[in-house]
Amino acid sequence: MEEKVIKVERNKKISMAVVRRLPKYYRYIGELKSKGVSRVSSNELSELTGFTASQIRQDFNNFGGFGQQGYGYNVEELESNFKKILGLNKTYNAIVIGAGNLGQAIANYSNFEKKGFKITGIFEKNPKLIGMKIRDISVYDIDNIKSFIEDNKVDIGIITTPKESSQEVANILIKYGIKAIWNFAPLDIKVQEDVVLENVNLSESLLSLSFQMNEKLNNNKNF
Amino acid sequence: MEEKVIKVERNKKISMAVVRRLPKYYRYIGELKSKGVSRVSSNELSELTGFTASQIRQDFNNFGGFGQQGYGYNVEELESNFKKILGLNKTYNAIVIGAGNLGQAIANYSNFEKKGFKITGIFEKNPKLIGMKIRDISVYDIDNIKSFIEDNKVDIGIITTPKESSQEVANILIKYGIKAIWNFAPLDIKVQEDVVLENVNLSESLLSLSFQMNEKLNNNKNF
DNA sequence: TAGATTGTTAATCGATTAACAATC
DNA sequence: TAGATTGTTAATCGATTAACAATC
Repeated sequence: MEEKVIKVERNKKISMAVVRRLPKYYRYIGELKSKGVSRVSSNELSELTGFTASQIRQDFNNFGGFGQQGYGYNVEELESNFKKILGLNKTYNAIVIGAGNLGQAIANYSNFEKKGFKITGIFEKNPKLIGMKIRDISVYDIDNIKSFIEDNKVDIGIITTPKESSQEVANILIKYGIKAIWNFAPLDIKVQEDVVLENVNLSESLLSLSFQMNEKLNNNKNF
Repeated sequence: MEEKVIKVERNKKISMAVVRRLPKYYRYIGELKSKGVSRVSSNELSELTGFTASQIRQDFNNFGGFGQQGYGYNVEELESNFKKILGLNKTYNAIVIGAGNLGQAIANYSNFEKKGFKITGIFEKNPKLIGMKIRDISVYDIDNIKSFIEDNKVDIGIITTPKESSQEVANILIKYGIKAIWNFAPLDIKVQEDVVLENVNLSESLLSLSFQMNEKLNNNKNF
């Protein structure tokens, strides 16, 4: 009942600036909870996260106020609200496409499973890798991807192929109905409107690190 | 001589919004160059990158105008300018701390080396991994990190340890003079002002993907 | 020269911060 | 009740977009 109210209130679009902060809120709230802290103010959260208290209150109020004047926020309540907001009250099945080093690293990283993201298969073109197992996850022939997606619920496609084949892989995933893509190929994949795409471009991250190093050097030279 | 002019002009702080776009410019310019395209307009770059032509011209002019009215931008010239801006006219030595799956994946990824980032060593606590080789890169005992940094020029520390030890590792790196950290531990590392820090938080990336999936679902439900 | 396209200023838009009434 | 802290409106700041003179 109350749930419905929240959903109705929530028709405003959440800006990407806010979206990028949400996981961090969830992380710090989780830490507080596991420390047994029961209440927290926007000021205390500000110290933890580095965001201003004002911004935190603004952000939270995008999802309906879950604080209390004079008291702050109840940590347990915050935690369960953010869990729902981030969609972590469900589980998701994911497949990895590309069984190279990065694909293997992701499949091996058990923390995702703890959060509810289960990797159910890895798909690969290279016959040397097909048949391998990573933890208990099998590496299948990429040619079997269609039937796998048809026979199993797959929510998320994780692309760790070389950039040459990544767009093609994305097209296949989308064609068979996958609505969310986590892309690690260093390339801008094109997807239709109703597909959610999250890019992790390690190359771009490294280059921006490089830029910032040099920027710092140049600035110091001038003084 | 002209170089000096550019440096003098460049005292204005470049906002992170711009910094995040720079690697993408460099990538698309590189693609144009390798296709043999010799000139490009801000409008054409807009179609490639998805940024507006106006924004592109604004961004470029942070670094001094390298275009020509009525003509556009010379691709070769753009490429060499961005190479310098991103600090890619030098090479960098990097070490990886943490020889787990992610650390191995990064050490294995030869594309970084092609851009001038050479990984010269991997450091690890787990004795089972010490002594291993990834490509030609040795996995050393973490206890040797001090002498390694003292004996070798190390520009970048890449942290792929579990989050429990990542801050401690960062402190050590900084103590021995490393000025740039590429952090993959899912945690907010604290560094002093003069150290450049670039975070890649895969967990946060996955949670924001999850949020966006659910947001889409909720919005559709309401109509 | 005429046409094209930059560099740059001005206008707009959106996100962050400040302020404070509401209220626990 | 008095003190604390939210939720929310208003002010500010910064980033993006529009417009156009400069000029190749």
